[in-house]
Amino acid sequence: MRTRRKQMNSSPYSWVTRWSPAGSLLRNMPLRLPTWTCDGSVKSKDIRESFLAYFERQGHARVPSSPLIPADDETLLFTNAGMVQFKKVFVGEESRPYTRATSCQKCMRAGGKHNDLENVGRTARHHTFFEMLGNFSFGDYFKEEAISFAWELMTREFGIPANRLYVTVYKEDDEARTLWKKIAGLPDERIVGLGEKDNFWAMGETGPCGPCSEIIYDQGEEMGCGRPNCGVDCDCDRYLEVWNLVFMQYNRQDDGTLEPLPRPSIDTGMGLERITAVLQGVKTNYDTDLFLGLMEEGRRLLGCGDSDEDTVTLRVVSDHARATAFLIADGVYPTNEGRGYVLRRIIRRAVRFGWKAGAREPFLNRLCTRVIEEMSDVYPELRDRCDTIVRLVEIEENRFLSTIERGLETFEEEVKKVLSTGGKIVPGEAVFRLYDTFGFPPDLTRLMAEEKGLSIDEEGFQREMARQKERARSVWKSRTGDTVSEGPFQEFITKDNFVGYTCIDVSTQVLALAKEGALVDCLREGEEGQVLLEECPFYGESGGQVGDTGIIENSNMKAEVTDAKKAGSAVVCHIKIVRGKLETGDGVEARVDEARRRAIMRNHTATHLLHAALRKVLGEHVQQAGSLVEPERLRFDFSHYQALTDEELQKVERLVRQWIMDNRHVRVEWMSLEEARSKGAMALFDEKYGDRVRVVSVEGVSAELCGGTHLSATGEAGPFIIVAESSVASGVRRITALTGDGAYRYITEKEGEIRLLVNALGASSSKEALKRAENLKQRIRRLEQEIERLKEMLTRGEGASSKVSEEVVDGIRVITGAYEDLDRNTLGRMVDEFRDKKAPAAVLLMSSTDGLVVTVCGVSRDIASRLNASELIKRVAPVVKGSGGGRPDFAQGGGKDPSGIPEALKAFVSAVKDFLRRENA
RNA sequence: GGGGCCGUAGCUCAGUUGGGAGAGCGUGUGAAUGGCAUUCACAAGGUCGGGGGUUCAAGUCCCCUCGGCUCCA
Repeated sequence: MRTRRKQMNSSPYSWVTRWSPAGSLLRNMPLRLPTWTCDGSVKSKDIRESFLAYFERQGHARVPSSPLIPADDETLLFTNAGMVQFKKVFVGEESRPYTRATSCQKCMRAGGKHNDLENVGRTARHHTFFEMLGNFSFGDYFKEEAISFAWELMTREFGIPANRLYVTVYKEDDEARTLWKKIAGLPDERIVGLGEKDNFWAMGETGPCGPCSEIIYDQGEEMGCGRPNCGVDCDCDRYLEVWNLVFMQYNRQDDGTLEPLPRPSIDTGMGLERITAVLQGVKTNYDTDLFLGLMEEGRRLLGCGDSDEDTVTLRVVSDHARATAFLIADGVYPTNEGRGYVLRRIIRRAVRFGWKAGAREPFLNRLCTRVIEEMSDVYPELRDRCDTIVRLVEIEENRFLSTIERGLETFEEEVKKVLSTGGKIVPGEAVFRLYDTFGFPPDLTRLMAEEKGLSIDEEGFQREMARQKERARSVWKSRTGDTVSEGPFQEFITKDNFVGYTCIDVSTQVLALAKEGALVDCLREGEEGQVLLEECPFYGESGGQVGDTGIIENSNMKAEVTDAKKAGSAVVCHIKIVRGKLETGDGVEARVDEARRRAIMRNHTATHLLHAALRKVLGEHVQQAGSLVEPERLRFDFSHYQALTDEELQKVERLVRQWIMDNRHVRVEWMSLEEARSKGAMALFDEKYGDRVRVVSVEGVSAELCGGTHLSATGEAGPFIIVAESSVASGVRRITALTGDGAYRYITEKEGEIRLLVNALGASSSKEALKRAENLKQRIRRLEQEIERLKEMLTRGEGASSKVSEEVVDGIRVITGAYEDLDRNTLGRMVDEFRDKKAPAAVLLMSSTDGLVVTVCGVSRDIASRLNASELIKRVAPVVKGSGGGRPDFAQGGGKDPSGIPEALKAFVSAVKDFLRRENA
């Protein structure tokens, strides 16, 4: 046995003497009293180091933390435990040069049943990001040593008094119970047996598993819930699970039976944050030195105090700043799906808490800076990605701050609606709308609703969500509905018949024909259907590249190939017979439309160049998110967090052009997936690839897994022009570009347009045209102002008043007038003029223009309560076959019969009389 | 690919059932103070993203389109 058995130290107050002098990195620590009587005497840094150093001394290899994104593991969103990087070693699929290892692993838990994002910050110990200390044995030592190491580290290295410790074991694991008694000398009542739920660990439904044993630290009665049945398995804060030892000893079979593993293994995990809290004698993880600096910075940035609410806020933003910085450092960017979406939600939750505390500007980026400063020594990747982290977080924060402002209003409206009807639940449709339209995550909506004493209708939300999915899916179906169904060709399409990489013109045979989803023997003139050739030169649509078109013919017939699609491993052509008839077994000549194919090839190779240029100019985070390669144009969607600037676009365009002018060689090779990976070939994550993959590489520029057709050298692409850059979804940009003929046509077209513009402006050059346009704009503006002034003069002039007639009714001047070709605004100003000068007055002015009538009516304010302009105009307008309305003091209307104007003016006078009479009566 | 929201002065935005395009900041001019900060007054600045339709009348309602945001795929 490699373990040195040491005597347990009975005195809890001799921290220093308990350190083994050799190799302990803590031996240079200043002399101090035990940590649980003296706050903060031990730094988390020292605890991390002493753990790793201890196991190194016990013959363990110190293995660096793996990234937060698990390599080659699609089942896992994030690395969530120390054993993740050793998974394959445990099951024997991978071997390492060591059989025992120790690590401090970056971990991420944000979701799932054990760690709801919502809990983080509200409890003493939930985190999204945390560090997991662990030791591992791969078929080397087993239970006895694992327990010995753990006990020695806890009691001697860390100096935790034994009487504060409990352990739990799986209730049927007598071996562990006996070992704990023997090694730690623990009495029976301090070893608690628990059931499968708590103390039996499994990787999945099947595979390695085994009992586990947890070391519990008793924080003391005052931390407990006080319930009489409070014990080690209680959920309260008194009994803290500090260290979990997993004894991997079985392999669960498909039928559920447990088969002993030939080489039992050990996997342990101890949260650094927890053990630090214990050793620093503080109540929560947030009071440890891992968080104090962040909490302080948060307090400063947000102006928080000591209230419970503020404390939660500080914990949330501190925790989330750590998660954010580490996630971005490992290459996760805020997007709207998968890992990126988790990151986005974390950032948004932090911003939302900060917002509540009064922050209206980015602050999380500053907190991240603090994380980088504090943790870079241990995790240098933070320093390497420092700029990216700070910049990305700021962008995302700003984006969400403006989202909050917009969404908040909608939310308040909904709450008001709910409260006014006496309800307690925010309807699912409202929650969905906030999410769908404003990107307001539903968990935030729930949080905000709870603050108002409301809950949200989760089911209703899910229902709306399902409907949205259904909508998208049904469209998807109907769109793919016209692709060839494999059905009729089922038995033929197992073999790859595509020969079009090298040939675009072959003599071959018809294997099968189909029409309207069923096999047929023959297609006649005028009929449309599908044909499967023995050798097919037509490229079947895939990887974003559209299908080829062309001709299939022999001496008896001719058919147009309108499209080609993949069906199974083969390519099926859609054809229309233009002459004769085609039968199964016929020998035919199949010829691809070469010009079109060449255009497609230019665009496809250019797409690869564009992809590479984007990565070079914008950064490695640029990833293909979709692609369309047609003869006319290429469209490329990629992940990027903001619109490209003109300079960036120019840089990208210039780079691609340069590579084209270099006339670089394009090579196509078949190799194994591993080989391709090792050569750094870019592949799409969710795409399925076979054993042998096709790699298209442009000399010195890029290598991509791709099945498409390409040029043999970049020079053939011709001119390259980016014609559009736009957004597809948050975090995804789209570039549309042209090459070859398309680009030439584009340039020619634009030049033609410019010439036309220059001519239309009577200029001799585009520069002069620009100047002329500017001058014209200014001149038009000046002329418009001049016209306005003239109209103004008209309204005051003699010409205006000479045309009106005036009559006094009940002391009120009733003024009417008719004009020609005066617009609404001018009439309006004239009405103003009259009613102010002649008050008390009621004014009606009409003008006929192009067979239409414009009417404006005004009543001076002093009598607006007696005469309603809107009512008056409603009486008058029908006389000119129109209608109208407006405010009591000012109204406008119109009609279609100018001949009725004199009549209408009279009607106005009698309407005024009528209203006044009615008032008197 | 499909759905939702937004686009109004240089900037941030308001604009009620369709009825005369607004506020704050910024800019310019004038006044007050010995000067500056400042305060007050006045002014300039608008294809209401673009096009079409309904209407006597559209920033407002409908359709198309461009741009941005967002969700689903």
